[in-house]
Amino acid sequence: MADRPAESPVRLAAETWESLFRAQVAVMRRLQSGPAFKSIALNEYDVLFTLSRCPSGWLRLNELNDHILLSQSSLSRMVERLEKRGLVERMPAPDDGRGVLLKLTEAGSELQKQIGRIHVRDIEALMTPSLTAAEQRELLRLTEKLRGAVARH
Amino acid sequence: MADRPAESPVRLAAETWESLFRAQVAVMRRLQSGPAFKSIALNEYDVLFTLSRCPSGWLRLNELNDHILLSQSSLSRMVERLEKRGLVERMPAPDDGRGVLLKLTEAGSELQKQIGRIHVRDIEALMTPSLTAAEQRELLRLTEKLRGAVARH
DNA sequence: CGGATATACATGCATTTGCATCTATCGCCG
DNA sequence: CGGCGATAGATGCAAATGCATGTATATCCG
Repeated sequence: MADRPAESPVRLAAETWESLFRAQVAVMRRLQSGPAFKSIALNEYDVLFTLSRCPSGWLRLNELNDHILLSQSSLSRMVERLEKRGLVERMPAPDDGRGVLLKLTEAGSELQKQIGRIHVRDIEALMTPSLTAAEQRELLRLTEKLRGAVARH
Repeated sequence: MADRPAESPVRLAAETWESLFRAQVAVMRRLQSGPAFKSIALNEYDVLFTLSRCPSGWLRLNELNDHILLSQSSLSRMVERLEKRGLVERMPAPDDGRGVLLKLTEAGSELQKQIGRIHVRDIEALMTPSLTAAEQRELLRLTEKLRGAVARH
């Protein structure tokens, strides 16, 4: 793309992060503007999606919060709204009196699947023409590694 | 990381995007919580940063909007706030009566550099232990390619 | 040229967000 | 056991956000 001379670790790290960030912004913009997200915001879908992937069906609010880029209070209120819309169900955690467990309702699961199908196709339409399968696998590997390392304090 | 069987292109694309997205969230969380972003939000810093990288010094509002994950109206107001704080300067575009040009003020440039120094060190502290230099270069290449392909309609 | 359509940015308004703080429960340690 | 700091989540409130729309300018096309 550009001629890039030997760089300091600091500069390389900064450029890598910036590129990752901008790529995320570019893709996100496209996805958000698609028809899939008229009835529900992407953040909200993300909650439904995360819940759908949860083996037990139930997820703690604070665990959910780790996945979502929202403050604790904002997530609390967002879940409140989703509950009002009948998409998720709350229940006090049995083993922790402070905690709240979340689960998709039938309607929430339905909506997640419906949006999910479109969403996944939108993603594929963006990724496949942009990167080869091998490149995607490598990008997947690198971002998993990065996330793992960053998450692990 | 996990055993991953041969996957359909759709599934691969979806997993790659999800991983990219979650990695971005994980890194972003860490960066936002750092001490560098007490005086200014990350989005706001991003504006200052983008302006600082602009060769002519002046940038159109709509071009800026392409880089930032914000609606047009929100950006408009954010710039208004930055102007009130004395960090950026506005000027009507000479060649387009509808447009507005933006530039960092001296104070804005100062602040950008000051935050930037800390920010860049924070980034390095996250990236370098997570990925080798070669991996970072590859991640940089892949995200640039992705962004390029997505941006180009 | 002139009217129609598109683009750039601003603004009113309802919704969403985050910070600070509050309440309740948990876990630890004397 | 009992007190105390830590953690989970809720809430008041000011600020930020996005949608719809408004205004002005630009561009296209007959």
